[in-house]
Amino acid sequence: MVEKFSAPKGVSEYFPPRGRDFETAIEKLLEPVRSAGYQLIELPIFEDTELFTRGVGGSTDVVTKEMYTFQDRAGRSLTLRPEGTAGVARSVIEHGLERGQLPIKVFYKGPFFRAERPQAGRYRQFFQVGIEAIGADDPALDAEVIYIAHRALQNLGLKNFTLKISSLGDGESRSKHRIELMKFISHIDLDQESLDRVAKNPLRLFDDKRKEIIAAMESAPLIRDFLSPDSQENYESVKSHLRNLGIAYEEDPRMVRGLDYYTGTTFEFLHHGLGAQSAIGGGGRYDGLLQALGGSQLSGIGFGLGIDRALLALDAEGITLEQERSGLDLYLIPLSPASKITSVALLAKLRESGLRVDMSYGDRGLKGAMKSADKQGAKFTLVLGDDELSSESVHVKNMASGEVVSVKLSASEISSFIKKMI
RNA sequence: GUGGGCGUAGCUCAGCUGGUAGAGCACCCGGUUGUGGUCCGGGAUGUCGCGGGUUCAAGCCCCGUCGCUCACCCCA
Repeated sequence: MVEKFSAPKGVSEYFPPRGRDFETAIEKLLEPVRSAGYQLIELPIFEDTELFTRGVGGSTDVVTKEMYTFQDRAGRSLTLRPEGTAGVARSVIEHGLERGQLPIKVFYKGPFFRAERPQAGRYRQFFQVGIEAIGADDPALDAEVIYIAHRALQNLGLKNFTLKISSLGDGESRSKHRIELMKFISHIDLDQESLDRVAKNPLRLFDDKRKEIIAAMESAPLIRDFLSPDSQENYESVKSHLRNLGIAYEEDPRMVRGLDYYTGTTFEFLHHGLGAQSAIGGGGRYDGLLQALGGSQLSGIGFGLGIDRALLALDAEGITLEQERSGLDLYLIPLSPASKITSVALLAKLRESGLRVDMSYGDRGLKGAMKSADKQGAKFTLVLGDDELSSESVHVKNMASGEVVSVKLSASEISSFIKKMI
């Protein structure tokens, strides 16, 4: 025996029958996205490393210790994308989309990579669908993006998720808050590791799960008390749109997002039942990102939803994704070498006629082949042996009723017979 | 990076105070010649994660190692 391979540590994989759920989940999540006019943007999985350090932010864990970075043969530093927004922004700028119709509305789906220690719901390669609406700084658009994420999760069938929102305000609001927050934190006794994190981004302390830190942060100054009049008005407007849309939300002034580019409206969808990782999606507005990447001064907003976690959430709620038209319409069972030749040709023609058809490969016995047809959920089976060849008629069995009917041995006759019955 | 748990058939696991491996599911074949789902009978499958040690004897004990997993951290 040669040594067997195993997948790289911490990646998520979906194989049958789970692969079908994965595929279906993406489709369901995307329905509300498409119906709101968002169009696909398909981007590279690796980008210039600098795009992420500058875009996502050097103070984030994502950039400082979770990137898969490598050099190509010419010595360029490339990184497997840890998130989607930076790449979208890059592409928008590079191809001048920002000079066209605004807002630009795009969606993406695919794998992302972060070199973390894996655990329940956290993988090194994981899948997201996300949208970005760039070029309109309008609270109604913030509400739309949140609404779509909400609809997407609902459309999957999820019920037990909650939405948390907050506003990080504009630059002025944030710098005032930061000063006060730093003052407050300087009175807390912290270990070196926490001090390092605070130096990079004091907000992170709000996210600490240690009891003593939570207690100490109880009376910390909150951003909502530092919002400028403009930011305040904007935030109120977003909330009123959400109420108008019938979206239940909870305000969480202590919410922290892991990426540096967020400004203004931020939000997170949480689901308990996934283990320690409770966020199944999140996003927010980013005012300075485009400019930081060499583009124009356009603001944008978007979200990312974790497909892996959404599937775990479905499990937790005991929901099975309903597959439309699953299983085979027909299963062919050839019983002799001669009938096999006919079967192979017949199989192709039936498939071309739009039916889902498979046949028994490997010269199995009739009984075994029937069993296999049953396992695959075939609605009809067709037995083709030497007798059928000479009489030019085949036996088609309805697997649900057990009824067997003779049909003329011709692809079009069989096809129309099956189509009539299903 | 830090800590806990676990590694026995494809899957889920059992294996008592050490005596050279088992169940259920799944899979394959058959139950009188060519028709599935139930039932019955039969069958294949493991270097018991790997390496070393203790012992007459180790899946069970000891050491090491690798892997998986959960949690911290962080986040989708």
